[in-house]
Amino acid sequence: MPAYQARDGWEALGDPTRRAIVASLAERPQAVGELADELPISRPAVSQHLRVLKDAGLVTDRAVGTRRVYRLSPEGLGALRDQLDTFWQRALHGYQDIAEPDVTARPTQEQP
Amino acid sequence: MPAYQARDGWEALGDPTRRAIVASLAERPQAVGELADELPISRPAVSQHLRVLKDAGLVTDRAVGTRRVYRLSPEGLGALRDQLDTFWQRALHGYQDIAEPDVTARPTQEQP
DNA sequence: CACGAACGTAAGCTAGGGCTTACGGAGCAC
DNA sequence: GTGCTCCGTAAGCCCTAGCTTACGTTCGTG
Repeated sequence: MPAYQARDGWEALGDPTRRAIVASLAERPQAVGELADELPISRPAVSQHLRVLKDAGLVTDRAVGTRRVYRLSPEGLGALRDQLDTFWQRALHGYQDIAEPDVTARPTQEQP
Repeated sequence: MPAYQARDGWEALGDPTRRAIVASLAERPQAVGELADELPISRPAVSQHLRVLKDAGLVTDRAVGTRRVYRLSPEGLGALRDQLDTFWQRALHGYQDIAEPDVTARPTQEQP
């Protein structure tokens, strides 16, 4: 058994390096070595990040000769997007009944 | 200066406790003590999480007497949603889902 | 005024995530 | 076969995020 595993997509995207990997894979599918070349970390580190992303269902891999090409998974990303969209909709329309007129984000301050 | 601060929304949502807070705030705006009551952590811990969420622009706070009511920020959540949507669209339409002859540029060598 | 409720912040401890180096296996070319 | 490339995994180190406890502040109520 490896050290750990199986986190959800949110924890996977919580790491900035993994977000950089996702952003890079959004451009085009890439192999591990290619990703490592444009990142300030070693290739094994990239491999470990890709494992987390794969466990989270955000990427899929595909063997091409000795290389292993990773790409984004529309299903995984779409699931997160929908979840975030739910929160967004709730924040936008859901609060009306309890709150007051101006709902659209107002920083700190108050005076009754 | 505090210990640290100012992380983006992705890192803020990376923590499961903070996601629980966001999910709870999606139901209704709540004060710190209310959130702490339904979470397995202390009130100061909730306060620290709320600070991170606030710095990330995901929540806004509002003083009501001695209490401090937090609510979700549609703008912050919408920004993350849009960013995630971009990745999703790229993954969906950007490069062919199946049946791709040569998508992976040409790094060193190739042989199908 | 005093007292309590509600909160933010400082200090400190601990567990775990991210990184590196080292190793072993699979695939292709010769 | 040998050799090289590309990759995943194991072992280990170290730093930081998250937690608790303790304290100071603000606001409301009597």
